[in-house]
Amino acid sequence: MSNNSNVPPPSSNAYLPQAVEGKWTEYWHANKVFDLDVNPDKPRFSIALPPPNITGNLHMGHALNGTLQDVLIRLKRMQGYNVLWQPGTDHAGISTQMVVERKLKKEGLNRRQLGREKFTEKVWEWRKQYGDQIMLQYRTLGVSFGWDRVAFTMDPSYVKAIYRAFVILYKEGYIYRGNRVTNWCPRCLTSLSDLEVEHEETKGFLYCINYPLKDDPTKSLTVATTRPETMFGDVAVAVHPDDARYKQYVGKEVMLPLTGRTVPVIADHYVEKDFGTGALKITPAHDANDFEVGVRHKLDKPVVIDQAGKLMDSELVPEALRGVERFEAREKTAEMLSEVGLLAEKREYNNGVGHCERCHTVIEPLLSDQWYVSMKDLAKPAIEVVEEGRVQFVPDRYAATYLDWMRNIRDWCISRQLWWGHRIPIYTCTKCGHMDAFEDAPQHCPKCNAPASEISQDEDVLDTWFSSALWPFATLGWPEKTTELKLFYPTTVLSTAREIINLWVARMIFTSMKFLGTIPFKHVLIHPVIQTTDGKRMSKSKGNAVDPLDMIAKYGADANRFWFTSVGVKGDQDVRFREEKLEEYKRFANKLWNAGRFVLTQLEGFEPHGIDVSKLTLADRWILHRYNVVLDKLQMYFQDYDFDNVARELHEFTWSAFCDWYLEIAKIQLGQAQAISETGNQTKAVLHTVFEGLLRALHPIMPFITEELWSKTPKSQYYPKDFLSIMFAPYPRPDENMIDDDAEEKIEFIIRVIRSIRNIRQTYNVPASAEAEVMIVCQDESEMRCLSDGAHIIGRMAKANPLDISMDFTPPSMVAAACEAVSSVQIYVPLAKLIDVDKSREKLHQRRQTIQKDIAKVTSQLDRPEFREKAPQDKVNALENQLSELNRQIESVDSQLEVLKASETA
RNA sequence: GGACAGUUGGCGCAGUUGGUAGCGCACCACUUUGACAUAGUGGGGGUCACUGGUUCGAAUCCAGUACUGUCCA
Repeated sequence: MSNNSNVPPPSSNAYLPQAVEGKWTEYWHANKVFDLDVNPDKPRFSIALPPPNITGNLHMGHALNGTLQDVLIRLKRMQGYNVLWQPGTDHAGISTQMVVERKLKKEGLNRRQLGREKFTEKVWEWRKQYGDQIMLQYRTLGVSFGWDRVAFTMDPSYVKAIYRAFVILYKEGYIYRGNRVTNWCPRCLTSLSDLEVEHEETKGFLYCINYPLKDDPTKSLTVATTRPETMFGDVAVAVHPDDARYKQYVGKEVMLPLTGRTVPVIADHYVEKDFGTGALKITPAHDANDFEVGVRHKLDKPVVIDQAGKLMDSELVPEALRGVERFEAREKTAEMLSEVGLLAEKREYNNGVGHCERCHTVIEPLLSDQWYVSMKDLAKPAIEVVEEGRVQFVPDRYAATYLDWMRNIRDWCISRQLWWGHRIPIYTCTKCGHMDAFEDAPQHCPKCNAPASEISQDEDVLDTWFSSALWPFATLGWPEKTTELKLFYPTTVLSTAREIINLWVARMIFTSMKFLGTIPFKHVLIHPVIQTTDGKRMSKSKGNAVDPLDMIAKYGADANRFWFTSVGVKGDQDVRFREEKLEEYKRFANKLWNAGRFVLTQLEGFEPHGIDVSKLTLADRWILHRYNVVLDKLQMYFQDYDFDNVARELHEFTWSAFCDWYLEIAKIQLGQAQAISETGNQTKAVLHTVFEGLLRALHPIMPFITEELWSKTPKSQYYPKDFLSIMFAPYPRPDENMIDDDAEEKIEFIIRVIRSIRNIRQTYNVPASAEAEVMIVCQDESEMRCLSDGAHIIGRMAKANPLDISMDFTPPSMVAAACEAVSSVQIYVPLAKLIDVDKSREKLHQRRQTIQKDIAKVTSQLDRPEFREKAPQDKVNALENQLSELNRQIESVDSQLEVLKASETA
């Protein structure tokens, strides 16, 4: 917007965010202000947005995280950095496939009927229609992404990066085929990595089952299990080697109830003696720990539950149970055991059960062939960079979470039995059996030269996290050596939620170390989780999730952003959502808006010019001081990613210092303008400096309202006429020449005096509109000078008129007067008949009591000899000063009580 | 089971190196004064979860207990 001071100030006296925010969103996008403008000479700052899922809608976590990143990006942009904020979305294998399958089901179709090719076409259609929805929703939040760079994990260039990464890992032997127990979701019909499984305390039973000894069926071993239906896949009963109860049975055989198959009794340290009966059934195909035991003892691993979670049509399974769903089979098995008298006990038992993160189905640990990434060597450099502090977590305690997981890392199962995603680039020649990984589908077998028609590709797709792991560099064009990669990599900050430290952050670090030989980001911000008002986790399925879009519509994006900033990164790990907070920040926006209306009215026709320091009033000096102190603090807080303090500082300065005090004082100074035009002009210059600067300081947090107000604020000659937006204006920097402790001390003293007078007025019900006579008696000359300098402020802001400030103590003897003491200053407000003697006495006694309480506290400390001996001198002095101040106050109170007495008897 | 957090007025929180406890909301009272009633002014309200220790002095440091939450297994 051009600098046009003819534009009238905003006229509405209530701030209505909707219109303003809509207007600027449109303006920003129409003017493409967010597009990347690369200038290699400037310092660089870059962030990769954690890609939201294409099936997702903007939720509180996205909005919080987006805001924090946008605050940083806007700040750095204003500070003159070359900034890149890389946005984009993630194809989300399981979720997206689920969404489309659900849609097909409504049409009476399923994916198998369609076939792989047709199905993926359908998913692409869906993605085109809905996949960018979340990006559009982000716009309402006002985030300043590089909107021309929105990436997707299935873009051709991205796919290239994935296949390059896969082939490198494969050729170097990191990727291998494994047959072992993985987490299987019988609903999604795919394997899952450990991190995609949520453990939940679940009610169930512990079944104790007798397994008769083969040699002597009258005796039996009792095993304890939560899953009797898996017993048909048992291959052993294990006991602890040191367990005296069972030592004699090791090496013998027991018979499986219901089928009569015999299995050995083995000894293994894995067994916990104290758990259940101390004897454990071993089912290698359906339990990851049992699988390990099975490997150690070279046991068979029969599968008895199929991929759909039904007992298999197998001779190992009793006929009555074949094809029965696993939970039903559990009950039936228990019944059947009971019938044959082999169910020793069934008691209630709660244990942690794994659920599918996506569909919440109970996970079936299942033996299957999957692709794995060998993690040990890859983890090593990723551990080092965090240990050495090259990658830092904020708050830093999360480094421990990361390191703990990384040091105990297990191999990563990367194959998923899905159709939507990056199909695993492993090709096998059906002619000669040659198998290898290729970035592009081979046209013929490199070994036997068989044509492409003889070459088949692996059916499975890669874990979505495999592609997300490459996000910070694949979006910048890797494996090509692009300018962006050169300029903006490693990125500066990654901001995310703690729940994906292992799932995502860890993987980005090791892939970056592996493929680029460098870290992907310097800092990892872990922001809090937004919970419901009563501290529960928000979830769509529970229906307790708050939609940030509703909140934005209701309170404005700026208010939402201010709240998000205020809950920041530090502080509690979780934040409860409270609508009152949004209400509060909406009011803050309104406050700023109205302050703006006032300031802009005053600045009509004002030509910005420098401030003549020699002509500043005390109040001018004070607000400039405060303003620069705040700017200084902001620098420090931003440096530490201390968002909550940034918000608090700006809020307090704006509301208390600027609006409550300076604007009121400025009215006085402007009122004098007729008489002393210089003061008026200087006041306008100060108003302009502070207000215009404050808008820029607030802009990263509240981009809309600041843009609106700034567009109407007169601007200095340094802004060209076609200057597009406040977002390109420099972020204000503290000017240490403006630091003025003297002004701070004096104004604060004046404020205390004003508050005292107001207190008296209200206590005695002096009508707000009435002037009241005030006498201030000073004992200290400098204090008197200070108050005299501020007399016009005191007079106006405390409606003190006439106001007498002197060092002559002439107690208003026959006149009833209210009294207050500030420092060595005594304040009298003669009120004549307004005084309610009883009320005054009561109040004075009350006040006397509190002062005396304080005196007792301070005295008790001062009276301890150890305190004087051991405490530092300045602390002793401070306390002694406090005591004399308190004594002065109590004298004042006492003298006032005397006056009361006198007036009563008079 | 392991690890990490938190516990401060009715509610939500701040309190950086230990030195007489602060803020917002809510509450009470007064005020529609020419930026703002989405406001202003004044006021009431807390033995800082508990126990013990270090110290002249602890919301703050240490140990333990209780409760709440998160992550990992």
